[in-house]
Amino acid sequence: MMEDKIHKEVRDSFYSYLKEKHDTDKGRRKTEERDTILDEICNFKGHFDINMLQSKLNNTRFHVSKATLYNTLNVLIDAGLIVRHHFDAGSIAHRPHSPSIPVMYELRRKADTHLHFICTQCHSIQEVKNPPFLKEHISALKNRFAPDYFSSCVYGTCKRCKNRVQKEVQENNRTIT
Amino acid sequence: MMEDKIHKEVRDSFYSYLKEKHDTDKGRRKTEERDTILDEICNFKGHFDINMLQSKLNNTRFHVSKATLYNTLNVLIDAGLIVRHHFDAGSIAHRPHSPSIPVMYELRRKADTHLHFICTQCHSIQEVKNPPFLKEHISALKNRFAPDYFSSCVYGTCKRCKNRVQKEVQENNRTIT
DNA sequence: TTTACTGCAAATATTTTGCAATATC
DNA sequence: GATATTGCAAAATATTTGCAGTAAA
Repeated sequence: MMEDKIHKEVRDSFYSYLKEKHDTDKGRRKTEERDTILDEICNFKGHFDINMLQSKLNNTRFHVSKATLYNTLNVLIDAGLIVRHHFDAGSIAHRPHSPSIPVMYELRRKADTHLHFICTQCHSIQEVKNPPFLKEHISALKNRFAPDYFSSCVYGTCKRCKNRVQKEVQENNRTIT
Repeated sequence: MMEDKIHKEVRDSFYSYLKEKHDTDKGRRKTEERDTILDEICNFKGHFDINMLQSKLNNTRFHVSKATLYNTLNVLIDAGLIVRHHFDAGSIAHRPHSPSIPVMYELRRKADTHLHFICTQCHSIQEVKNPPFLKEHISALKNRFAPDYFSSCVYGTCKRCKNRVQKEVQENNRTIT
């Protein structure tokens, strides 16, 4: 129910954007691809990367190319509907040809409400409600800057990984003594 | 003066890290490359990317390869001495083969003190002092997560770009009427 | 003397771009 | 009918990796 409301609002917002762009700039067009992509994006509960998006689309509906996906994601960012996050993978972690966690996207409506806790061990991401003072602090700077959206990451070790490491240390001590 | 003090503290901190790693893990080594790289990093006032670092090194001292640079930067992150930032370039900005602003690094000591304001028009980065309660808020979550460092970005339009756009609109209106 | 580090070049992954065909306005 | 969008493949970029030589412990 609630989800559908957000869904509708997002779609409406996209259409207003298209209309506005049409009047001012050189115009953006409404296509079935863009509609479908935005629909699927709304169905994600949390963050998603471009591959998750593509496989979701290809499973349920028609094929969309990577080029179109990249293009559409940029259009949606321009429309202020989604946000791009570059989460870092930490230091010398398991790195199979990639330095960082794949670039992630998120519905802006959702992103506005939280910060991210990223575990540098297992790369899990926890959402943490915004600190109450954050909004005021950001809007207090309006004379220097017109803030739009944000992406905040706190890096550290999640509870599970911390426990795991502790256990491993204990195991080692046991075998030594 | 003040700078030299930080410089010294950072170097000492690196040496303690090397020592500790030597005792526990398989050991990290102190090399002239790493020493020199850390020195040059301390000389940056703000953020830097890998190319800035390399040219600075090559100008003043000996040649260091990219492979070594990448390796050393990861070691320094593991040591908790520097932080990696992935600033985003915004939507469909000027994109000459790159989606985002080159990955930037910063001395952790400095990074701990501020958030970043990134202009999605001109990609300038302004530093903004941490909100007063940020630290407390983060450490209040210690039972869920062991926080280590953070990277926070607020995106929007900087004053200069806002003014520029306004001016352009006015110019347009003038030519029309 | 062991093995971590360096540098080069090759491999990999991600994103952008050029172009022809198509669809939207 | 003009031109924005799509999809494919090719190009560009950034980072990692394999390996041989070197140097720190």
